[in-house]
Amino acid sequence: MRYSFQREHILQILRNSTEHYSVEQVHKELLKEIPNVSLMTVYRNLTLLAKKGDIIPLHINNAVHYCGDVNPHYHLECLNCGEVSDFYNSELLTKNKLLDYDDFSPARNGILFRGICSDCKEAEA
Amino acid sequence: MRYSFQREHILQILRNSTEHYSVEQVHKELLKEIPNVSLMTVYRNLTLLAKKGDIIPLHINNAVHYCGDVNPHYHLECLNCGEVSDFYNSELLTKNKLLDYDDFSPARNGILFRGICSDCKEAEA
DNA sequence: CTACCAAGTGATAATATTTATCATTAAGAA
DNA sequence: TTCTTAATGATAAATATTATCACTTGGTAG
Repeated sequence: MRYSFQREHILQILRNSTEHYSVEQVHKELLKEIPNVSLMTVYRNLTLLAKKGDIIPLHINNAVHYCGDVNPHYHLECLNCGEVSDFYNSELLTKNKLLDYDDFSPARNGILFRGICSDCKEAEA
Repeated sequence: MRYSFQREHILQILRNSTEHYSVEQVHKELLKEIPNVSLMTVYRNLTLLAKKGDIIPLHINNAVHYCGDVNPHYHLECLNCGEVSDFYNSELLTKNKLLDYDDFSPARNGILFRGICSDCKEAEA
């Protein structure tokens, strides 16, 4: 894989944010730094970076979002407001091996919890 | 909500299978029982049934798949072969409340594990 | 039993997301 | 500097989903 100015910027955008941008959103951010950059280039590089393991793809409501943090953690998706947030829990991380009983090995960041986030629970109460 | 012949059949298709059909696949199955049934009707009813809680939507690679089993369980998605399977594990189910420490309440069937399934692990070994 | 109303359907079109193609550009090694 | 090939950007196509609306049908009120 060859160096690419565009790819480098895409990676930095995801690393410098705690958001989980969609492809369109990454493109929008990238346009601020590289005018005229193609949406195709964003798709291509996000796919490549995900394959390399530099970013984590999240399939949210029929659109891929990407996480720039590859440290061990999981994801929470709120079914009410749609927010996706990072979830660090060492207790769960160690108990992760529960799954090996069933001979299934979850990917390092491959667990997604779908439910109701704290903000939405407060709003309802 | 009013009774609908089409909706009833859609629900039965999902209940009578352990597969996690895509919308197209449900439509294909439904056509065997109701010729000329519209794909739109399948979309509409799957969305309705999911909202009612009678089926569980799974977002796999930018397409929704549905699970007809609403008993407490989770899902495993193989990143290698694409298979999605049900995962029953009472130990994990009870430890589920781990998440409440972070004020996030996962939905009853809202945990998805992405990783490598046993079949694919064997094939590699 | 019949008439009526609203939910549901199916045909069609529109939108959204992603992938494919290919001529041109540019990374980086010879 | 030249050459090879990865990467880009413009465009078109494919895939998945949603919107619209005239028509049909479930089911209730008269």
